[in-house]
Amino acid sequence: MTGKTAAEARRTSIGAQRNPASQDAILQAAEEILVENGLGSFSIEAVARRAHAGKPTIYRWWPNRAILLLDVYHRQKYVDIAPDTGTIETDIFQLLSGLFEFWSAGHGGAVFRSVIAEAQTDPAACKAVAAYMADRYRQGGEIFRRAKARGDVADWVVPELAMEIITSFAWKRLLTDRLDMTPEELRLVVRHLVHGFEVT
Amino acid sequence: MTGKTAAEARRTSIGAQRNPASQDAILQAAEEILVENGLGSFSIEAVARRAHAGKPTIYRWWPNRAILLLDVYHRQKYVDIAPDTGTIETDIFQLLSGLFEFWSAGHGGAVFRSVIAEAQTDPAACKAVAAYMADRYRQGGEIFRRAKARGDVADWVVPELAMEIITSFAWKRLLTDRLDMTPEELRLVVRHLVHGFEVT
DNA sequence: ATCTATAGAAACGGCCCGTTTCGATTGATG
DNA sequence: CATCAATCGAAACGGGCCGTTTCTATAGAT
Repeated sequence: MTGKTAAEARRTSIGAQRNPASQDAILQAAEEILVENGLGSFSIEAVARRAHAGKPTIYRWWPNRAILLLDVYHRQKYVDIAPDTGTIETDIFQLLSGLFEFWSAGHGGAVFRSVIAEAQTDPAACKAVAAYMADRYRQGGEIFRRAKARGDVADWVVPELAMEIITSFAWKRLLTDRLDMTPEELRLVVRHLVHGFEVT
Repeated sequence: MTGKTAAEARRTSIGAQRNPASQDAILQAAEEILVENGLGSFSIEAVARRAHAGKPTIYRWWPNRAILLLDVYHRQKYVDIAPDTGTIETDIFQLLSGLFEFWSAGHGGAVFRSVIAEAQTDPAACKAVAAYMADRYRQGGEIFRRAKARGDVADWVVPELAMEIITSFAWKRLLTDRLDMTPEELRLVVRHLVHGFEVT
């Protein structure tokens, strides 16, 4: 027992097994760097410094930047992707509203932006993101399956594709730094999505 | 006159003015690197080597990576963003189809992906991309203004917003490397966009 | 003829890459 | 209880790119 605080104390091996304290410190340091200084300042060296960890420790468990980024992102716990409010329109409003709030209020937005950017460099990360999104569409498609059962949504609508269209808009707003939408603006977007453009 | 070919010949100053040959060589080298090896291999040093240019020459005219990338992108000439086929549905189909073709067949896709990724690191580049897109929406909104005049599109539809929703889908497909769509799949997407999800 | 801004080459200190080496730690094994 | 094995953080490696500075050569403008 030294006089150092927990943050200053040097972590060491706990035997021939992974040290959860190091794992946490590394992931948290990585998240902090992303949120405070962005992907530009994100490097394994910087994470190691901030976490008081050795570079080999990081490389041992996260073979590259992209995997570390994905791990940071998956720690962010996310809002309900399939709210059930009774109407398709308010379901989608709730979904987008929650997503925008999650991205702008907390750390989720900064982290996810970084993941998407990294995916443009790393093909494996790109596939991982695409697979993750496909899973999201499957989950969120529940909104449309319920709505179909109620008779509120047309038969030919493909739940997963509709979800992709909806979240695509959210992506673009995130990537162009335009998450600040009023409820009225967001309602207008939802109207375009739900009613389409045609005169009915 | 040396025995060297044009590619090998060393360019030099043409006086106290910018040398267009150097400018072209640099932009072309930058594009080639992006297309062949991706943003990961894109560095000022690499561009300078490939273009047989001095780094100071690059830094003099393009203060940073992002500006050079944007310049490369703007050289790519783009498809018609506002086709006029007579119906809103085929207009949008044409637009998306042309965009996907432009992105996957030529160099446009690889370059634009890189620009978007860079924008996640560089706030100035992010604003530039957002402004560029806003301009695109204004141009492409013409599709909806024409359709409104024909009475094919509802009054409450905001042309720019509708365009943003449409191109958002294209962005997501580009960024997740899923540009390979059959005409049938694309038609289905367009139907979701135009008709919306609701039963009519 | 002189001035001036350009061109490319080379080298600078600094940072990060991914890897290797090292001594210390501690659970698992026999 | 002694040994083994895998982990930990620290430090250092050669290599690459950063953005800048210094250099010589070039050729239009004055």
